[in-house]
Amino acid sequence: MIDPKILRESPDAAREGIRKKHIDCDLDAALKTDEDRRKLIVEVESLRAEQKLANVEMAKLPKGSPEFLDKIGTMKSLSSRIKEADVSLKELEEAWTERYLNIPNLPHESVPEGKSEEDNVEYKSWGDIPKQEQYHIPHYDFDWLDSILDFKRGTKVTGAGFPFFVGDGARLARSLVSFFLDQANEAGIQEMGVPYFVNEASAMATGQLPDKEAQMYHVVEDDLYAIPTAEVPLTNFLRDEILDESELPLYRCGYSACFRREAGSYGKDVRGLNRVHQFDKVEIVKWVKPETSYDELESLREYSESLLQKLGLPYRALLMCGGDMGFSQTKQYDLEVWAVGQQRWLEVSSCSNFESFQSRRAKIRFRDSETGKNEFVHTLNGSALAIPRVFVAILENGLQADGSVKLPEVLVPYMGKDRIEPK
RNA sequence: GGAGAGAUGGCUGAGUGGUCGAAAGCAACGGUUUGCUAAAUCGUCGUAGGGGUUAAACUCUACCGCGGGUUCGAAUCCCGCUCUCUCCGCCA
Repeated sequence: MIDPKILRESPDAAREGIRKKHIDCDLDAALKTDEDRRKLIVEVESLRAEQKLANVEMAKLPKGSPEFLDKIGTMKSLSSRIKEADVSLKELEEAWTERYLNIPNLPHESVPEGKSEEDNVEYKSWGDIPKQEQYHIPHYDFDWLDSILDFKRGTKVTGAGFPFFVGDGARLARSLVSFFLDQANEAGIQEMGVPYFVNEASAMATGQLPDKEAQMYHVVEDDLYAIPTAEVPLTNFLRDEILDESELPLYRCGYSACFRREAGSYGKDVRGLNRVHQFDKVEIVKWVKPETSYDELESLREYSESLLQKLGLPYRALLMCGGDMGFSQTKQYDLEVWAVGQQRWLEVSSCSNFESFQSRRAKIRFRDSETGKNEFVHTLNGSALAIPRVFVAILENGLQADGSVKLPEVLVPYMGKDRIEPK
């Protein structure tokens, strides 16, 4: 949620931001509701003040005295007036909340204009794109794929998009998780194990609800949501808490399985491991002081990039345009790795600044020593990294003439060998 | 899953219908005083949302786990829920 005061005081800037994000939302209706709401608050509160004052007087009167009984009569009508006003206020508050939850976060000035992914700006690229004459075999066409990934049985056991990782495949996935966590540890980012299910309040705080409800698996019986990313439990770890200024900046990372319904996806996007319903990911979350959050975003991106560099995978960093970034983000970089076999870029990381959009919903604050007031922290998060697509890039880019896959140097200690042989 | 007990401010803990936003103690912060690693003493000491102001001052309202209800009036009475603790059951 955006600071309602900012919307009230500079609606034009907000309008401009919403336009840049190409999101349909009625700001004027929200502002009107806000105005009505505040008017009614004043009314209700002054009625209550009157009631309170009368109560003090009544407390002094002897019970059952004529004055007392008389007072009860007048107070009764006041009481019912308050109740009526309360009901309309409640309705207004609900409308207000709904309207305000549907206002996106405003993009930072450095965010490029644009409607769709075609307008994203290539911010940086690294590594050599392998030449055309190499073997262009998409991983899903490897003839020995079944020995490391079993899609068929995954479909039998659960459904499409829930593959089994087998043997070297399972070990490679686990090696990547370990490698990413070890790297984070070395960088001084504390590791967390997180719950895989969260309640409604948590899903609301990080913005999955009400916006992306259809993307989450929902356990109806217990009203819990399977996490689509470790960001959700991690960010909610400090929900409703006031932090000490000296704790900031605070960095945490967590490995988790991520569950996504991916309703509406089809075609090339979902072939092989490109898009699955359950995947592993290591996620980093930062809680920082507002004035540092954009520098923190750059260092977060650089950290995630360093992982791809160590793996020797060619990638590019995209600065997302207004229309293609998320609802809650103010600025976002995506990292895409080049998959030679498919001749396409695969997104493996997304690093974002949310400013106070999440912390306002989640009520995560710190006491500012300068103002002496509680201020909202800025939150950021970034994948470091998502496993399956890195897995894909390693397979496709590492494919050798003899059909084996040469593994990145840094993974050799984890895998106990330097290549995966066809079986 | 069953039975019982409980949930009050940073903490401990009073408060069973009316000046209770809430006693008292501890902790914290500021001052004074004495001065050997501290004591005494005075004061301050929750959060949020309105109104107001250039900004303050000032002022109003809400909040005693959460949501309803009763009442002129609820921390206090009633109902539902959540969580914690103890016992029983089950279980990796």
